[in-house]
Amino acid sequence: MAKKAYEDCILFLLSKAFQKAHGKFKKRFQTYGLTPLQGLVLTAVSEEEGLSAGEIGKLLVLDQATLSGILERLGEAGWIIKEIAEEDKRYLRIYLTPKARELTGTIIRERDEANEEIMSGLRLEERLLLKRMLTDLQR
Amino acid sequence: MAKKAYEDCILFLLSKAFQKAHGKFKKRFQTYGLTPLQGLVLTAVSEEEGLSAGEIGKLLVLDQATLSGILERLGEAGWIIKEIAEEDKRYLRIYLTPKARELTGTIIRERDEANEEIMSGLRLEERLLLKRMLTDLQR
DNA sequence: TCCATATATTTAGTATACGAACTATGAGAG
DNA sequence: CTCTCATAGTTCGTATACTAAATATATGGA
Repeated sequence: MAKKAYEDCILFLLSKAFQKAHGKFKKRFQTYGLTPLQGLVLTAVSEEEGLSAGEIGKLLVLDQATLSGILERLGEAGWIIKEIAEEDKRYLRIYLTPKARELTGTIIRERDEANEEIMSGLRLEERLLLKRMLTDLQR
Repeated sequence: MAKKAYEDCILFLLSKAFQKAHGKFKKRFQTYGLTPLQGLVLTAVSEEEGLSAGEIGKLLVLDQATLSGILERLGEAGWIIKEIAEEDKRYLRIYLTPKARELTGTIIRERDEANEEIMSGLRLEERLLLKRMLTDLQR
């Protein structure tokens, strides 16, 4: 059978690879009641607490509308605390709750295992090349 | 500055590369009132008319609930016609409207140009390698 | 014919993405 | 000091995506 043109479309390939990876992360993270994106935000906050919503959005390339909803759900579920910054009340400061501090190590381990699972079919140098090319596409 | 751990996460990289590519397609396709996914479905239908919704979903790896909404909007906007198959009334048959037949050539050209734009930073052999690796991730 | 099963499609609920409008706050010009 | 503008964050509307449940149609067997 002839190869369909859309199978050669980079958007199609990226979309399907993303969906597949997203599914694997979802399965692992739902144990903790987190979506993959919520987990990503949580690990970013754990690397540096006290960031504002805008700073987190810049790091993770998330727009404010999306991030606002994510932070709301993370707050409701008891993972983070949103404080209004004293020096400028327009800013938030995001901190982990004690529960979150206990679990971030486990969650980071799940993330690393998911990455390993997703790229298990690629050799080490291929993995590095893939990451480099995906980063290049973002420019 | 130290590299953040999430920047090494394949899900993060895929998500951001996909978003970037999606944005470029979106900009081009909105001239015609199409979203990127609607455009993809339209080009798939143009390669073979008379497919059922289920067959299209299988080709494009879209689940039925998602595809149902896309076909509804494509129908409302006058791109496709949904017919109930005579030989088995459970099936639909999807055809292009005359308007769509006129424009698919232009839309396919836009798609190819968008692909070129997105991968312009990569050499030819890198592009092939990237596509191959993205396909491998889907297994 | 009637029931169970299989296939296809639709609907409902949750999460994400993104643009646009809106609110609250801070900063600067006059 | 006040008015205006910029910034941070929220809310809203539209469009994906996925899961599960509901609906519709056809087929096979008793």
